[in-house]
Amino acid sequence: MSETSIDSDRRARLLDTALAVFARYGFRKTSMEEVARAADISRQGLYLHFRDKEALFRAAIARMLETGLAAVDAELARDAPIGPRLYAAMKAWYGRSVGTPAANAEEIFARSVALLGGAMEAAGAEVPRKLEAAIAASPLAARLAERGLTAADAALTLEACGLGLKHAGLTREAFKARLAAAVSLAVGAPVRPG
Amino acid sequence: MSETSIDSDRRARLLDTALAVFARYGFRKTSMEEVARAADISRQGLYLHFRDKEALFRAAIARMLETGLAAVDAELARDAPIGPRLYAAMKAWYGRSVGTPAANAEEIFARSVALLGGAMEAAGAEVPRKLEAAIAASPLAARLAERGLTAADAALTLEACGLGLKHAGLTREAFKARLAAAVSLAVGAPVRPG
DNA sequence: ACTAGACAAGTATCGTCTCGTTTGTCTAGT
DNA sequence: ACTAGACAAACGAGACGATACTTGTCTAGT
Repeated sequence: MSETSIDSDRRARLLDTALAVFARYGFRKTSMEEVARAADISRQGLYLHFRDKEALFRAAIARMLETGLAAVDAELARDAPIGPRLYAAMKAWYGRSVGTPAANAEEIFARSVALLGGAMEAAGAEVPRKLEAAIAASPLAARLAERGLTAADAALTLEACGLGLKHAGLTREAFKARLAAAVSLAVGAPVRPG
Repeated sequence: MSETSIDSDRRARLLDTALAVFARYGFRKTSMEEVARAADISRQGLYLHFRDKEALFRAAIARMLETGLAAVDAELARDAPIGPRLYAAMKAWYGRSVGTPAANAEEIFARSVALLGGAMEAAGAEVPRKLEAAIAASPLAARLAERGLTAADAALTLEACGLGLKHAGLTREAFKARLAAAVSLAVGAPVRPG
């Protein structure tokens, strides 16, 4: 580590505000000055914790992926029927930025892929695998098998739905309603949006 | 009409080749000269049929929407089970540009929305309505109702899947396989990709 | 551990210029 | 109905220097 040690909570909050600023203006148009101001810290304080702007950005994105995947795991591990669990997990992952105008989402995404390498795609590909595992371990697997369908079919279809809804530019409410409908269709029983 | 009359077949072929050129290079980077050459016509011939570049582009996009929606109707009206009909209709609509690199799809889309006004969104919104009508008129509607789901739920979910798969950057084969899986899930029985 | 202030080097951004291309129109001709 | 060739006006791409901003580092101080 070339950075100085830092309280884990502070670091988390710092990265969250940094990500918010980056998301708002994009990577290029966001200055370290702006991030520092938003985080109530000096510009030099930022350089004390992160080698440079890229390192800060990478850490912010990495944290987003990390907490996102952790949320998916947590929702899927809850004690509830498979439908609501799938819904909550997908809402946590695909609904993250829904309702935000996010004018420069494209630039952020491209920069993330460029700086994070395969970690971006890896995280994205992990979600349908987690969904599949949860389905396979639930009674839904047997019901799907009866109709000649696999847990992987259902998981990949849910992924396509999630991505489609994410990029549809819906309001948060509409997103939730249609995600609930998609999960309902997959599990064969109504799931309430929450 | 300010344009001269033209044989309907010739017009159709002209618009198809124009669309192909526009799709390849985008609206801005495509010159009337290029379109004329691709259509084996003189540049002045183009101006004889279309007021200007925008009118040509609008006509090409309008034709694409028109033939696309007609294909959806035709596939849904076939004499076959609801699953294969939904699959074929969605493949025709959402799979239209799958497998094409389409580097400037974004520019084409933005320009279409700018020049076609609401016609673009209207056509897009019509597809799930057509899917819904086909589902509602099939035995699938009753099976869905048993589980507390509506034809609209299924149609909107299929739309989300279609859009998600369309923008996933898959190969044509992968697209077909995953579209078949999605339709299978919706109808509750395996549908073969074709 | 953190801030304040200053620094050279690098990078966007701006207005302006030029040059080649494209557009839309015209005329003349088949 | 269509082509050929020419045309002014508009446009886009590229180059240019001037200006302001940003980055990353340093030093001094709390």
